[in-house]
Amino acid sequence: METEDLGIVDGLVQLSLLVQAVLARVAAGFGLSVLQGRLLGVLRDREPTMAHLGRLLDVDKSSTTGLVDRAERRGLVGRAKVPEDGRAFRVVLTAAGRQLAETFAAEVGRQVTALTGGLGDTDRTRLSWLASQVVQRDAAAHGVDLSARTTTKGARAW
Amino acid sequence: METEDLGIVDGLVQLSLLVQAVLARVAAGFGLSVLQGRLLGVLRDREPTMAHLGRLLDVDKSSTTGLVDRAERRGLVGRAKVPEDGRAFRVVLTAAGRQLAETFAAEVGRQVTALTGGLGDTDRTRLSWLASQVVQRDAAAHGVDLSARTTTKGARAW
DNA sequence: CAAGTTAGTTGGTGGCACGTACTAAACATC
DNA sequence: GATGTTTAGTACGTGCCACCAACTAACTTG
Repeated sequence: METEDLGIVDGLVQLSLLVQAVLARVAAGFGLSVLQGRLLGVLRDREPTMAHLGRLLDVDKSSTTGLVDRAERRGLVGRAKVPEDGRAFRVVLTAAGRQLAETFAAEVGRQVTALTGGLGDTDRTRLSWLASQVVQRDAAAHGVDLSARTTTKGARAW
Repeated sequence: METEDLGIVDGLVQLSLLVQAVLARVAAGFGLSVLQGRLLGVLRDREPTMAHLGRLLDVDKSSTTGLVDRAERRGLVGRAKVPEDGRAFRVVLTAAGRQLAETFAAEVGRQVTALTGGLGDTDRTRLSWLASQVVQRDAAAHGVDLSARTTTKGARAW
């Protein structure tokens, strides 16, 4: 296959569009939006408050309300009172939500992996490492709290 | 810096989110949405019909109408009659649209490049090549028409 | 010419971003 | 312990976008 190097900018932009398109397609298959899918993904190993959730997904406070509202209406998540603070909630997966979250994540895994199907193992490993490198350097530079996970290993920051 | 390999799935997903966040931030700085930014990017070297534009951006027919409507209202694009077909239009950049398109693209270039600022030249080159590889293999597999560009080199498929 | 296809628009519903304004709980300080 | 400030979350409005179904007009084909 004759390939052209798109350059770092177009290469990354187009790759991101490709991945997002996969996410959108898979999510739509489950009747979800991309953001709702990310919500489920994030909640697999966390029970954040609304504010913390907003930071994790990088969405506005008021958007978080709407997002959780819609997910709650579908029976995927619930709002749990937190005893130490009468204002705050913890957003938690329901049983149905957890089920859907795992199924969805598995399918995303399959399809994203399939994207790299044309690469050899060495190249795929390299790509994985490079992507991780970029993501984590940015996180370190612009400060992301990876804290407040209930599990300490296998960070799924989605 | 101690980094963890996120794996190919989380690595690619998070990288795509990072790139999209940059696009959104830059676009917002110009009062644009991501899609409007992509519209301008695509139109830099093409004058597609509505249907072709929809394929390029991977959006619905009806969404294309709205997108072009809003851009036209802002004076960024125009609809030009095509003599061979009384139904079709070509979507073309106005002077203001072209100006904004170039400025926007330059800023995206800067900021996306900055994302890879922590990588050495070798790694950045590798990442660029790998991303191109994935994108083009997918395009070949799922069929994208790279035709109908007015320029034959330097494909900017955005 | 009649029938079918293609280009594009319209309208409705749901989802999301963003900003402003708002309530209520927590905190801080004297 | 009443006061003022900060913080958590909601409500509301506008604009943008996805998706679908229905529609008009123009092109194509038998």
